[in-house]
This record gives sequence, C-alpha cells and structure tokens, in this order.
Amino acid sequence: MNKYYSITELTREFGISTRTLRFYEDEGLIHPERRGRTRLFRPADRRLIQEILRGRRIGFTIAEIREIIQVYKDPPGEMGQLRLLMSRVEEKREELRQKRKDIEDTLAELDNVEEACLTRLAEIGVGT
Amino acid sequence: MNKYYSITELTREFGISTRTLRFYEDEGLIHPERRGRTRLFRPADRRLIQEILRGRRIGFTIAEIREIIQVYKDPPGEMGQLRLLMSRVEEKREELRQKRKDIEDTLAELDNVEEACLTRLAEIGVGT
DNA sequence: TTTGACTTTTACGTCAAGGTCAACGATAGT
DNA sequence: ACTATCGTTGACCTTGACGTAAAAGTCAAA
Repeated sequence: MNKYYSITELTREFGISTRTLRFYEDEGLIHPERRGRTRLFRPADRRLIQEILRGRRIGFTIAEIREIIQVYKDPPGEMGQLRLLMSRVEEKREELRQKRKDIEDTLAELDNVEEACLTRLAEIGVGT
Repeated sequence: MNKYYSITELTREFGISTRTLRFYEDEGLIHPERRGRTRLFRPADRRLIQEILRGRRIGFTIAEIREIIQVYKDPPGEMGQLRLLMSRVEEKREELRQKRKDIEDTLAELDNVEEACLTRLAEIGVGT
C-alpha cells in the first residue's frame, strides 16, 4: 500500500505553493522519494511538513527548523555537544515562553478593542 | 519635568538600533518630538515602542502594527467600518490562538528533547 | 493527437525589515 | 583647537523566504 502524496496534493492540503516545498527540499528540510524526477511524498514526509509549518507559524527561521529536525533524527553522541544542545534548547524555550506571554497580553488587548467597538456600536445604534 | 529619552537611551534599553527607531518613524509608527532636528522621546513614545516590539516578537508586520496603533488612537466612527474592524480583530485573535497552541505543542516537544538529552547523558556518564 | 493537468529544473525578481556607509552638525571635555 | 560622543539625513546593500517566468517532460482523457 504505502500511500504516496503528489506535490500538488500537499500544497492544496496545506495552502502552500510547490515552490515552497521544493525550496524546503533545497534547504534540506525534507527528502521526498523520486520516481524518475518526480517527487513522491510519504506520510512521514507529510507529517514533517506539518511540523515545519508549525515552526514557521511561530516564527522559526529555516535554519532553526533544520536544526530541530537534525536533533530529532540524529541526537548528538558527544557529551559537550549534548550540553551545548541542551542550553540552546533552554534558550528556545525561554523565547517561546516570552512569546506566549506576548500573545496572551495581546489577546487581552484585543478583548478591549472588541469591547470598545461594541460600546461604540451601541452608541451609534441609540443615536439612529 | 516631563522627562525625555534620547534615541540611544532607548536603543540601549530595548536592544535595538537607531536605524530601527528612525525606520519606525518613517513608517509612521511613532512620532517623537523634535528639538531642532534631534528626536525627543517621551514616556508615551517609549510605551508605544514597547508595544511595537511586542507585536514584532509575535510576528506582526509593520503594516499590521500600524493598523493596530491606528485603531487605538482613532477608532472608526462609522458603523460599517466598525463591523469590518471587529471581524478583522476576530481573525487576528483566531490567528493568535493558533499560534499559542503551536507554541504550547512545541514547548512540549522541547520537553521531550530535553529528556532524551538527559537520558543520553546518563548513558554516557555510566560508560565513562 | 491535441488538449489539459501535472511535473521538472534553472534563473532572475521581489518584499520586508532593517544594516551599513558617507557626510555632516551640535556639544562637551581636555 | 582637537577629539569624542551623540545626533542628523540620504542612499545603497543585505538577508530570508519565497514568487514568477521560461522551457521542457509525462500521462490521461476526448
């Protein structure tokens, strides 16, 4: 069985362009199979793309995403490397926690904006 | 009294460049006062810059940030405009909620990475 | 067999968000 | 008077993440 996805199938599912997927391959993020020159994406490739897009949404660069992928498929074996990796992971987490806070603050602000809008609408409504 | 901040004072506080602040002025995000040609930033400007940087951290573009600022200083008075604004605000909120979820998922993943690292370190430690 | 939908590679274009550099003015310290 | 430090404008440069167009191959349906 082993279903394959075509490139446009995936671009449609994820709302991205073929250029983007080819670009991600050039950048070493994904490695779809080939039949002749044509790319064949397997479920694992699909899941990887989902993760890439998630990384993109939260503002990771291609380089950062590549790095995370590397860690997953090939965790370093040497001690110093491991420690280095861990400290970099901790940095990333701190950054993400900050970002989460930023988002929560902004969501709260947007609540205010919405309320102000509703008030304003009521005023106008009354005047009409 | 009415304290003023100099441009470098602010760049140091926020870890950004003078170019960035001047760029934000060109883009109409801030409007510091002037004494001659020199910019004078007031506390209100400073707070605005903080909000701009928060927007930047969560991935808003300059245009989006400008738009939000506009809403704050000049909420639309016309009904259709208000409805339009509210729907756009709701879109933004949905986007932010998605982003928050992405961040939480990624934080969970980074937990796993860290654990894997610790396990690996223990293995190496034992072998040493 | 021609049309249409899909695929490929190569290569130049674009856009946002600043970086960088030049050339200069104002002010303060030595 | 000289040097440092901080400020200005204006112009071009850079980087990341793709967009877009050209030229061509594959395959199924009409």
